[in-house]
Amino acid sequence: MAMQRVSGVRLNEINVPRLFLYHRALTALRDAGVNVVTSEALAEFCANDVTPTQIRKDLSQLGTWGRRGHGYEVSGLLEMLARLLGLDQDWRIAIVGFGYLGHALATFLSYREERFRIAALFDRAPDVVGQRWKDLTVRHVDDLEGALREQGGVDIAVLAVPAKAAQDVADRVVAAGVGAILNFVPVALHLPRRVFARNIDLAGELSILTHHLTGPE
Amino acid sequence: MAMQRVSGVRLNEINVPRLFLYHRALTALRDAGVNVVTSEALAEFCANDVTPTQIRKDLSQLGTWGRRGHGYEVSGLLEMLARLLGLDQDWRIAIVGFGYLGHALATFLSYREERFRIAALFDRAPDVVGQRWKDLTVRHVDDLEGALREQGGVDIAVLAVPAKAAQDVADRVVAAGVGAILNFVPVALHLPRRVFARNIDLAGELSILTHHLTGPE
DNA sequence: AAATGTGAAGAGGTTCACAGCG
DNA sequence: CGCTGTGAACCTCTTCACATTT
Repeated sequence: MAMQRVSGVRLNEINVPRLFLYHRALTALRDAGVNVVTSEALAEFCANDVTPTQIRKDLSQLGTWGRRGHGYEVSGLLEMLARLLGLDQDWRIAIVGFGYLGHALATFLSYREERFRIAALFDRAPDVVGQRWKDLTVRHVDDLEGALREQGGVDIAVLAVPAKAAQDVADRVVAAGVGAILNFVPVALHLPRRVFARNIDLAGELSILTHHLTGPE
Repeated sequence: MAMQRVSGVRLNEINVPRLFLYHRALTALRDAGVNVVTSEALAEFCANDVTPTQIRKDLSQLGTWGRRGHGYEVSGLLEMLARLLGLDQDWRIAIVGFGYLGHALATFLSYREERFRIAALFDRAPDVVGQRWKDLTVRHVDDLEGALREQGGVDIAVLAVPAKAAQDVADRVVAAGVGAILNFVPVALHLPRRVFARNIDLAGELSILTHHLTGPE
């Protein structure tokens, strides 16, 4: 009988991205009509240097989801990972800074129907505030607290504002009760411990590439 | 006498992002008129959980750049890091997929003057091809090889196209001689070993946040 | 027979504690 | 004395090899 664990698993943190890879691969496999998959086949499908052993190790930390001599049932594993990653529920997202990047993220996230709901848009520029996007209107950043309160708050804030505005905006979304931040601004945000943040540093990513291109000289 | 190493340092890979953080912090310090900085002060400035010990360890791998009892000379360290990361030279970048995301990246990169030159733009949509952006014209993806050849090629390709087009585009930029790829498309690209790639997975990043928000249940 | 689950070994990166130098 | 540079201990994640189960 399968051991259905997965309650409050405090994962190794570092392999959460990998679990998401598995989730994506399994989704594709399910849509292709595959019912059972081995760790070897799944690793092949994930490509990016994932090994069968690693998959088994990762999954075994979450309980017993495979059948020896057989493989993993796609649907059950998928459901478990979705619950673990929080992808089985809707999340309300506010995008602060509705320039090209903010716009791109809004479009991208609403396009890929993945339970991420754009719930509020903010900017500071006069010609952007008031703009409509789908059924939303871009509000002024100065109204952030009020606008969020009057519509029930959001779970996640995406920051795509100029560097000098970032800490102020961060403080305010935190005060408004946001639980997590996806930060595209290349500054080190000071946040209370309870707020979880991921930083995406585009210039940093490029410089990793240029470092490699520079090569061994 | 300072040991001026830094030739073909094959770094630990994993700490390249951290070296870039140092570079950014040192740039800010230099602009603020600071000449000398200790590992402790630099760590404070970098925030993000960087420790003084880690900074010293990282830097010592690159030679002797500090003075005991004194600290590190900002300008010398900055110059060394810039050279190491390849930030002391210009890089030509092609953006493939000129939707909101491609547009955002072009704007972002050209705005922050960091030696990244947008050298070519590609798309497939009829209403985007032919569009002008600064002194560039968006070319059709089908002309990719020719367009790149006729203007000397590029060093880095940024992929911001639909998932199903990604592998094809990747194959073609590689054939056109690109040395590195910044990939925003959530697919596992198959690339020759000589091409270095970084993947930025926006949905993946968000799911890390939602995992944390789901918390210990 | 086939493929998972896992203790043990290994590798890699971080932290410690202090020696070394200016 | 102050701060860097660094071997050693430590810790965490990965890989191996094989016992285990269907």
